[in-house]
Amino acid sequence: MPARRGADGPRTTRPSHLRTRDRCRRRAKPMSEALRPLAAAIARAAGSLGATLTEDEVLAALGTPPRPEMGDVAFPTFPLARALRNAPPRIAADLAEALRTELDDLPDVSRIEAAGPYLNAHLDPTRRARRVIEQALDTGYGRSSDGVGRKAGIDYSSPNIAKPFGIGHLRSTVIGNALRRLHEFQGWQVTSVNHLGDWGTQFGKLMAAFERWGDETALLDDPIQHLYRLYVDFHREIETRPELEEEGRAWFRRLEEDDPRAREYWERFRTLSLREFQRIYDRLGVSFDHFWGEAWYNGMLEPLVNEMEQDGLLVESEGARVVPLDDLELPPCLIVKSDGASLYATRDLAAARYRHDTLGTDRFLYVVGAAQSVHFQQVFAVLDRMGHTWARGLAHVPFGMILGISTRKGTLVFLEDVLDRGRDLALEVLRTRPGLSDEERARIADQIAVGAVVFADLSRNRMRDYEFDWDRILDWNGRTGPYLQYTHVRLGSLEQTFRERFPGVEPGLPDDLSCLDSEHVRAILQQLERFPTIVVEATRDLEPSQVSRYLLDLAEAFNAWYSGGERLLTDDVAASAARLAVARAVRQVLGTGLGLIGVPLPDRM
RNA sequence: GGCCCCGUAGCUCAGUUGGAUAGAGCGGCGGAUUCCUAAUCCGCAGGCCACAGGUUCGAUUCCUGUCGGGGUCACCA
Repeated sequence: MPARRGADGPRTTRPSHLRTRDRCRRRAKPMSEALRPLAAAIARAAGSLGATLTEDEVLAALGTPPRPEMGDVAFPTFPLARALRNAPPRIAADLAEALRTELDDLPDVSRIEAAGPYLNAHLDPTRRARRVIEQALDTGYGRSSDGVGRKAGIDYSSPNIAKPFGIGHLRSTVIGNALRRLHEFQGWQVTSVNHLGDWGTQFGKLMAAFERWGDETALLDDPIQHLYRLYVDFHREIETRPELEEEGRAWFRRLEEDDPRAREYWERFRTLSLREFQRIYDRLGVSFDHFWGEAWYNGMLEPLVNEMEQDGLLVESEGARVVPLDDLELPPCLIVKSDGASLYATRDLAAARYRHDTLGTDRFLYVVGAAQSVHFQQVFAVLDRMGHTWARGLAHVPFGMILGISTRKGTLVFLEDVLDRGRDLALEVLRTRPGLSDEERARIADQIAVGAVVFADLSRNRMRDYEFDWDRILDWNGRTGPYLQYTHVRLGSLEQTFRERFPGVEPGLPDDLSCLDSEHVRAILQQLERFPTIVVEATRDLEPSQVSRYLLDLAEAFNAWYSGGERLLTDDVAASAARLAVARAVRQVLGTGLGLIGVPLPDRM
């Protein structure tokens, strides 16, 4: 029933050779490049012991010790044991010895020591602080040029015309939006496409229903509500009056034959629905380059089928025309129904080709529920069979479903209701904040609601199913969107306080950073260093939740310092400036990261 | 039945190409606010990582099987 890319549904995965991961996987990014000199030194030391290790191999093997007092970087020696015919602890000790003379050439490293089978390096706190903060303060921190010169397309959201924008449509919308921003951040030129469910027999039913019971004023007052009600009522009536079924089919036939009256209905329903969707998209901060719905491809279906026919791809089966895919252990892909009509897959084939031809994309992502995995396996396989080598650049990005929002059980939840409730809850809290105008309050409350809802969805692995829960999705305590927004706001007011306290002093990095040699700051710097790697991995795995979780880790590291530790701003200008620099770096990364996953940034809370 | 996803603390989830004592939030209990926003922070309790084998110096992680939950398997989208 979910027209094109409905929200509910199951999940599957295609054969391994077509898997998303394989298609889009890029070389795993090692840890921070700043550690390269250290890695090189370790590689040399290993070489002097008789093992051959490249710089990159070492860099990739580097990890973090479980406890901070053990050091900042760890290198496990287990893999060397066989080649060196020696026990790992022995090797670690030998490496530490061999590196003793190299320490002078590694200004960032203050100490290297063996700890059992591990070789642990301690980084010089203030040098590291300066390096990390300088990098992180740059607005482009975390950017990469991986996608420069490449084009990507993303198909996401794709709701059904004349049906409410349910909470179920949230997933595709926010995941797709985050993937879009992640790709753009990596230099890709991205085109977003909203594959609206704007065609099919359900429109015939809708028209038949409107002819019978439609109400102009109700339609204009609340279009989707009215149309949805008609649709539901129509289905209920069909139970007792089966002839309505045929009436709906007749109307759809008229639509396909370009009957003016049917056409007019379609245009109206579509326009009105789109207007409502746009309101939600605006609220979410989501946009699309193209609203190419299913109907967009109508004219391309017949030529496509003819071509497939000529190429001998189609086989007759039970009156239908199909592409057999037995060799891939997939069910045959239906192209033409026995009554001559096209299907969902037909439209997707045409769409894929059209998009590739007009956009020239190197990669195209379909952010659609996991229930449609088989469908996409089929479509991709057929395109491949048609000789379209570019089909290798297509990937389905599946996600789990939201449970407990069945239409049948009457538990359908409208996204707008969720956002409204979130806004009202936020308003309650904001009431206690002084110095805010009503407009500011309203806008901020909405940003908080959006932040809560978006983040709640993006905070878990996308494949996971989850139960819809009002309290959980709008929660602002703990690891939530509002928590991050709040942290970001406080970081901002910290800078403001600094400027008020030290008028005329530009916040910058003072020469003396010794006040940053603390456990709390060390933890923050470690988080800041992770950001570029996180961005690359989240893009590689098409998993925005990695960014979400990272931002929480970063915010928690900062809050532990801010709330539990020393006072950041004191009478000491230099020390205050040094600590503010850390805060500004965190704010910069937090802001960038929240932008990537589509969480709005209130300027006050 | 075939195939796919999932199974980690009471609940919701992390767990870095396999690595040191498996982590966090919520909930529970106990603390912190004359001071930079308490939508915050600190502490305590809570685990046969579903089960059984296998590979490995080492497995929550990889392989096989079993059990449990969800999904999917041609004329809907």
